[in-house]
Amino acid sequence: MSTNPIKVLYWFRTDLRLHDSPALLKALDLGPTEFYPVWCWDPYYVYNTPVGPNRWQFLLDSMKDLSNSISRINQKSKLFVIRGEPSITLPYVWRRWGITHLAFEEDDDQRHSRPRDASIIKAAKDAGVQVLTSPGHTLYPQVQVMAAAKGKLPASYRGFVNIVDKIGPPDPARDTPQTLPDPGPATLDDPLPPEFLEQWKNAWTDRQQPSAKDVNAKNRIAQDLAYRSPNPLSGPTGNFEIPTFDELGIRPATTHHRGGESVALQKLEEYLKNKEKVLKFEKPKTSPAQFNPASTTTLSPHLKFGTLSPRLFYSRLKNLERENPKMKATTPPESLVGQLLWRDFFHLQQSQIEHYHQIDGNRICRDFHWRLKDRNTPESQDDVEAEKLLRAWANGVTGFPWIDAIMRQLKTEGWIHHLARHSVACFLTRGHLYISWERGAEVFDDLLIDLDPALNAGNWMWLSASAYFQQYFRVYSPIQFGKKFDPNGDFIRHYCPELKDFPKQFIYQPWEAPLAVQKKAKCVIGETYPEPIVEEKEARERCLGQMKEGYAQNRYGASSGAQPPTNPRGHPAATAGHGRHLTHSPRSNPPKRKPAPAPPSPSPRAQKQLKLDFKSVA
DNA sequence: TGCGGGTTGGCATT
DNA sequence: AATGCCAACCCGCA
Repeated sequence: MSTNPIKVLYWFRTDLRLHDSPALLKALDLGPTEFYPVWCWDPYYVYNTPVGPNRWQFLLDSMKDLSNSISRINQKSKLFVIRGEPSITLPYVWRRWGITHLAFEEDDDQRHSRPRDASIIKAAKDAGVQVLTSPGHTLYPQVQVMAAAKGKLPASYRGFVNIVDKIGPPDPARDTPQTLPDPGPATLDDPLPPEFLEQWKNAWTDRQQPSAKDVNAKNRIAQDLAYRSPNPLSGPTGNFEIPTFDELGIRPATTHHRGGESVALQKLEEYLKNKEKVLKFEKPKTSPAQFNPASTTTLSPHLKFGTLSPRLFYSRLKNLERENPKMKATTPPESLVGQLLWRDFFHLQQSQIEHYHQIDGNRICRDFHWRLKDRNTPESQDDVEAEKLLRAWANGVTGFPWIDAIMRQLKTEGWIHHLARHSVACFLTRGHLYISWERGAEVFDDLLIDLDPALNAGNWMWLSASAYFQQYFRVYSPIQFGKKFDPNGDFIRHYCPELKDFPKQFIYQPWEAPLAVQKKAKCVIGETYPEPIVEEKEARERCLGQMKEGYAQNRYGASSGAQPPTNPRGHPAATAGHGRHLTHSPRSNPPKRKPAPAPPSPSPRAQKQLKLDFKSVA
């Protein structure tokens, strides 16, 4: 009995850290004789998901840092990066390495992660590999909250907070392991068996979207990886190394936000030094226009990648409150603890609501007659004007400097302040353009480093008054809102440099400046910087009317408790290769295919993405 | 059925 | 800085 080796493959996904990792500790408690820390790098996902370079960089940073930390406590070990779709490569690797146990942190994303993990768990069972999982990405395990809620999902933040208050504080942060067992001889250096290659090839072909006829450069690189390198699983040199931008063919990142557990922990310590700022934190009073440094923690990407544990953050905040009782700390929802609870709230929602990331089939989401609602709309019914508006919004060329500055910061830095997200999301949807929140969420999917599907979908529903929030007549002004925080328009001057010499008086509405003023500022509206794409007041009033009508009609993505429609609009599936859609995988309905395994988390969207084009202004 | 509340609106008034 | 009004939403609770 005692001679049975315990060979553990630990699969890192949403938890790129060693500190406070319940799943990792559970795996180590087995007392493994061999321990393999693994990341699965799925080339299909990489080349078919429009994730911008900034998020890739953050992921690679985090992987490098984790690998270094692993090597620091065991120089024979590191993060082994295995190229390939997990559902095919992991079973092969188990066999080759004689793995007895697979361990990973649970992921509550029902759209992709859960089906993927279910198929892996099944494959493990079939192969006689034991599976250990643990929650760990949120403060509270979702089963615990649902049990405390007697199975009834709280529909509001207040309700959620009432329930977790009954539970008490979340688990304290656990220790960082000081040692790790050696890995075994991690080689896959002989040629892969033909049946494996066949399986891979089939899976690859299966996962091609119909419109991916034109094989672009990225696909070619991916296919090289898949078929031609001597051993695609272990990387170009067979050492399971972390991919480089060169290997991946990804264009350089532009952001200053950098990933990694050590960066996260340092950033946390730095932030906590300012006790006043931490304990008196009120989200609505922090400025969306402040940059470098931002007015908030900017720890969100670290929570997303798991380079920072939310329980560690929470316990540090609570300790600070305890140590400074006279300072009268702020409370949820506006405090920093409140922000962590918002994150838990939306993750709980995501875990319990079918089709959470879209309108169709979503029982809590109102179904307004948005423009550009359905990407599968027949060409004859395309709303060409709305597509132009969406592009202008995404590219930061709406002619509203406040909106454009935010969207350009999003593109350049991959991070924008929460209230900035509100402002641009409101503008796109219920405020001015009346375009579906799904289209906006897709742009955020691409560009946000901290993209978390639960928070993204939840907040887009909130801001578009589709769920959680109903006071649709409270509209953020693209002209006035930013002025409260930044009357001089420094934020605009930085991200829209063509406007930098505009006088303060006109910086938020440059089209109102007399031509002489425009000329003096070396920026003529309509030439150097665009005219506003809509007349503000007129657009807002039209939207208000449509929202009122939408509420009266009281349509939802799905009726409560009912099965989601399979093809709600009767539209034909997306046809091949038009290039007319801004984006197109049929995200609306449950995927026919196996869901794509997802390292850094948004959906495996196909082929085309919104072209971000600055040349008209840059 | 009625009422207070809802993470963060805008505007005018004090 | 704080209040009331705009026009008026839904939710949860008594």
